[in-house]
Order: sequence, then C-alpha cells, then structure tokens
Amino acid sequence: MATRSRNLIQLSDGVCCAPLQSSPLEEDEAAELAMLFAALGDPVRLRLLSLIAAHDEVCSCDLEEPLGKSQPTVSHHTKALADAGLIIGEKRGRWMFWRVVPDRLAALRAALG
Amino acid sequence: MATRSRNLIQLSDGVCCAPLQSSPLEEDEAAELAMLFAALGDPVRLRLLSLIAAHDEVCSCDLEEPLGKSQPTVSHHTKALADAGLIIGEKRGRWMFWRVVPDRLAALRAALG
DNA sequence: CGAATATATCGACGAATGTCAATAGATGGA
DNA sequence: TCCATCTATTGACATTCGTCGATATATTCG
Repeated sequence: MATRSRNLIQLSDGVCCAPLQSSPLEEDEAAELAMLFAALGDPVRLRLLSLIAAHDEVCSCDLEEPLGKSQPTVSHHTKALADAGLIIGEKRGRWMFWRVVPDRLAALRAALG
Repeated sequence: MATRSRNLIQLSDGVCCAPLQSSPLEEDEAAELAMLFAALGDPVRLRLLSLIAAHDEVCSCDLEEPLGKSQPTVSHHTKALADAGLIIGEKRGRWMFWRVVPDRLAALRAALG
C-alpha cells in the first residue's frame, strides 16, 4: 500500500528509500543505505559508537584506551562514522568532542522496517 | 538506568547486546552485531534483501536479472545473507526459495536504539 | 540412463579495508 | 616564541571482499 513516495526515509544528500519491505530499492538508494550500514559493519566502530552514545559527549582522547587501538586508528574510525553522518564532532581547544546524531540512527531503524 | 541484563537483544548463538545507547558494547557483542551490519553493507545485498522482502518468497533464479549480476555472484550474496540469518532458504525441486527472517531485522532495529 | 536446468563451489583477479609507525598541523601554556 | 599535547594525514602492509568464468553437484524430465 505504501507507495514509493510515502514514508520516505530522509538521508543525507537527497531523498532515500522507503522501508525495505515496501518496495525494491533503486540502485542509488541501495548505495546510500549500504554506505551507512557498512559504517556499522566493523566491531571497533560499533564499540566506538556505543561509547559515545552511552555518554552525551566523548573526547577522542578518551577512546584510545577503551578501544585498545592506536590514535590514528581511532581517528580513522571517527572519520568514517562522521562521514556517514552517524556522529558529529566539535573541536574545543585541542580536543575533539563527538556526539551521536540520533536522527541518523532513527533513519536506519526506519529503513529496516 | 537500563542495566546490561535488561532489554537484551537476542542474536543467533548466544545473548547479545542491549541497545547502543544503554551501555558500551563488549567485544564479542560488537563482533556479533558488526557481522550483521556488514551483511547489509553492500548495495547488491540490500537490493537483494528488498526484492525478497517485497514478496513473500523469491526464487534465486528470479534474482539475477533484476540485480544484473551473474549467478555465482547472486549465490554468493544469498549465502552471505543466510549466514547472517537475515534470510532463510528452502530448496524445492531444482529451485531455491528465499524468505526474510523478520525477527532478525527486528533485532537489528532494536540494537539501533 | 542421459540431457537439461538450477544452484553451489572453486580459483583468480582487482579493489577496498583495517591497522600502525611516522609525520604534519593545530592549539594552548610557560 | 618555544615546547608540549591532541588530532589528522600519509604511506605501507596484510587481509578481506566483490566479481565472474569454469566446474561440480543436484534434480527433473524423456
């Protein structure tokens, strides 16, 4: 019943996707969604995301130790999640503080049905 | 407020994960979840999944053409999704019919918050 | 049985990915 | 200004991944 033009899930740049069940994804919609799921498809990034989500705001400097990864690796993963729009960073002084973007997680949830 | 022992999301083999926001993921929980998200992190697999989800049941033979991929590639992706428990297959005669596993999608949705 | 068809597996290939050491860039304090 | 510190980038490496042709396996039909 839901047509392609109803219950659309808003993703970053451009309109994207009804829930998976309602109709087959177009190629560009699938590419957009896949990029987001791929960002969650790594255990280090998932733990990183949950560390940020558990608090309101987390500094990059407080992520290396709980993740057990080097500073460049942490930076690599925060960049990946930020590129996906799942977290957003704010630089204050020498420190980089990260927050989750709840709408983005909600959009993924919606895409799953 | 939610402790680790409440609102747990049941994944395949073993207990797994409260929602991302409630507490940082353990390594094994993150590995389990990441495997699932990685399965969704490919545009071909997402389109494949949405093709199956849009109908009740889809034969492998009806996937090659809409996906524009070779038969081995389609088989590769159905196997990946099946290994992740997101679809389940039933062989009838020469044909393999695939259905989505709604609980599995619901579990992922729950893990996102 | 033998031919035809649907699916799975194998092998190979290029591309993408996760990791870290080394280095560069930015910021604040002495 | 100079140094210490936090973050980002670069380069290199091994590993994984997506893809397809070729082949193997399974099943139905004559």
